[in-house]
Formats: sequence, structure tokens, C-alpha cells
Amino acid sequence: MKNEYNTQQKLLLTDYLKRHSGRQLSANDIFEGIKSCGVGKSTVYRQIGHLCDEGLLKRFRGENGKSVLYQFVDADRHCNSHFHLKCKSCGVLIHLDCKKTDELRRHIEKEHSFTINMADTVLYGVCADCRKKGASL
Amino acid sequence: MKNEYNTQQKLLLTDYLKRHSGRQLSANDIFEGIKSCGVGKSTVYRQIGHLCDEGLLKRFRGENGKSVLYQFVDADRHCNSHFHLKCKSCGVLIHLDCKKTDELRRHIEKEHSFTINMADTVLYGVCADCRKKGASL
DNA sequence: TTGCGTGCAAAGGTTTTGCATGGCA
DNA sequence: TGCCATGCAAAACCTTTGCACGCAA
Repeated sequence: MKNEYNTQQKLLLTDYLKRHSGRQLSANDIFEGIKSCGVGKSTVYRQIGHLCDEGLLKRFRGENGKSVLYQFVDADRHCNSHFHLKCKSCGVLIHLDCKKTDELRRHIEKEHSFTINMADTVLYGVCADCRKKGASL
Repeated sequence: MKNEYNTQQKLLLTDYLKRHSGRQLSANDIFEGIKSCGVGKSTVYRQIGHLCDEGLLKRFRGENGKSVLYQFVDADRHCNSHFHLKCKSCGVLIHLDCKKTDELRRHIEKEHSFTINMADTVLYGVCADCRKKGASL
């Protein structure tokens, strides 16, 4: 439960995640990507759990609303203090550092008595590139 | 696929959802709630799919981040035009009709070139009541 | 040497699917 | 009457767990 050893499997997995940090991956995608190195599926699931707890991996709901997808996040991103935009078409994750969102957070806190957790919240929509290509959702 | 017949099972299921519209339910919760009326589990899953497509049911990620939960939404709520707040502690769903959020949406559209889909987006956090009770997330 | 992390396989849980039957329009 | 929706059970998935072994510190 402590994940304190730096095992080969752990290194292989985080390396794979970093090399694909622009994409959203399923647990099986990750397994397929490193199974040739002899990493078992249960280890993949266990390490995914650890990395999510440590905040190095974000969990998303897939397009169909059912599947679970993961995406690597740099440790020094301070994701508790900004919103995230996620394009439903291409999957790109945008870290939104913007004063306007802080205003909204404070407004909702004061006027609507609700405390937003920014690390857990994802604003879904369509990014500029996909918009140009005609994506709509 | 068209769901054009008003079957007994469909009526039983939507009635059950309406009677529990304040709560988030798993597919199995719904099945347990109406199985005594002779509704099969596959019918529950198929109807859930239809209702989600029609926008009468919203899909959420459960607390542990893995399970899938559903919540009934009135058809006349126009959920495409406001954000939703969801309390991670008690599960209450709040429809947030507020000018400030429209401002933010327009700001992100213009300045960050990202089109937010409000129906798909849920702002997670803690509601006032749970806050008082000491909930933190 | 100690005990955590791993691999395997089995178990557990959830969702989908094929097919014959039943019921809505 | 003609189809669509349903129920059942099996299949397909996805994720977790028990246990013995291997490896990091």
C-alpha cells in the first residue's frame, strides 16, 4: 500500500505514461504497452491506483460515459488551483490558469455556498482545432 | 434501438427514477427497485441507455472514481444552458442558473478558444450542509 | 534479511449479446 | 398482424484478490 520501492515495473510504467502524456489511456492500453517487458496486469492496476492517489495520474470518464481513461500529469502542475478543459473530440487536456475562474470559484463559494474541488472537476467541450475541423458535441 | 413503445417495463423504470430523482443510483439499485415487478436486468440496462441518449438521465462517476451512477433529470430543465454542481459527500445535484457562469463560458470561448458543453460538465465539490457537518474533499 | 511488490490464476462484479417469446400499436 | 422490446442465460469485460515467490533496500 505504501509503494515505497522503485521496482523495474514501476519505472517501466511511469516511463510509458510520460512518453504518452498527451493521450488518454485505458488500463488495458497501458498493459498492452508494457506487457512485452513482463509486467503483469495486476501490477498495472495496482500502480495506476498508487499514481492516482499521488496525483500523478488523472482519471477521466471516456467518451461513451462508461470506460475509465487515465492521463499523466506533471507533479509540479499544482492541479488543485486551476480548472481543466478536456476536448471530447481529440482528448487534449488543457490546464486553465485564469483569474476569471478564480472569480467564479469564489462567487460560487459565497453566493451559492458550494466549495468546488478543482482537481476533481473537468470542463468538457471542444477545443479550437477540433472546432475548425467541424467537431461538435 | 428506437424505444418507441411505451411498455410496462419502461413506465415502471421511469416511475422509479422519478420517485428517487434526488438520489444517485447504480444500475443495480434500479434493478433491485423494480425486479419484483418482473423487469429483467437487461431491460434495465437497455432503458438506461435510451434515457441517457434522450437526456433524461445523467451519468456520474461514483465516489471511488470507478462505479457508474445515474440520476434522473426533468426534461424541462434545459440542462444545456447551466452548470451542475455535485456534492461528493451526499450526492445532491444542483442546477446552477447564474449569470456569472455564462460570463465564464463566454470568456473561455473567446479568450481560450474552447467551447464548453454544459450538459456534460459537472463541477464537483462539497455542498453547504455537508460542509457544516465537517465533510472535506 | 525483511517485507513489500509482483505474477498468475481465480474470483467477483458489471455490462452486453443471442435467441425465442411476448406485447404494443 | 408486424415488429419492437423483453427475459433468460451465456458470454464478454473489467477489476480485485489470494498466495507463493522474487527483488529492493
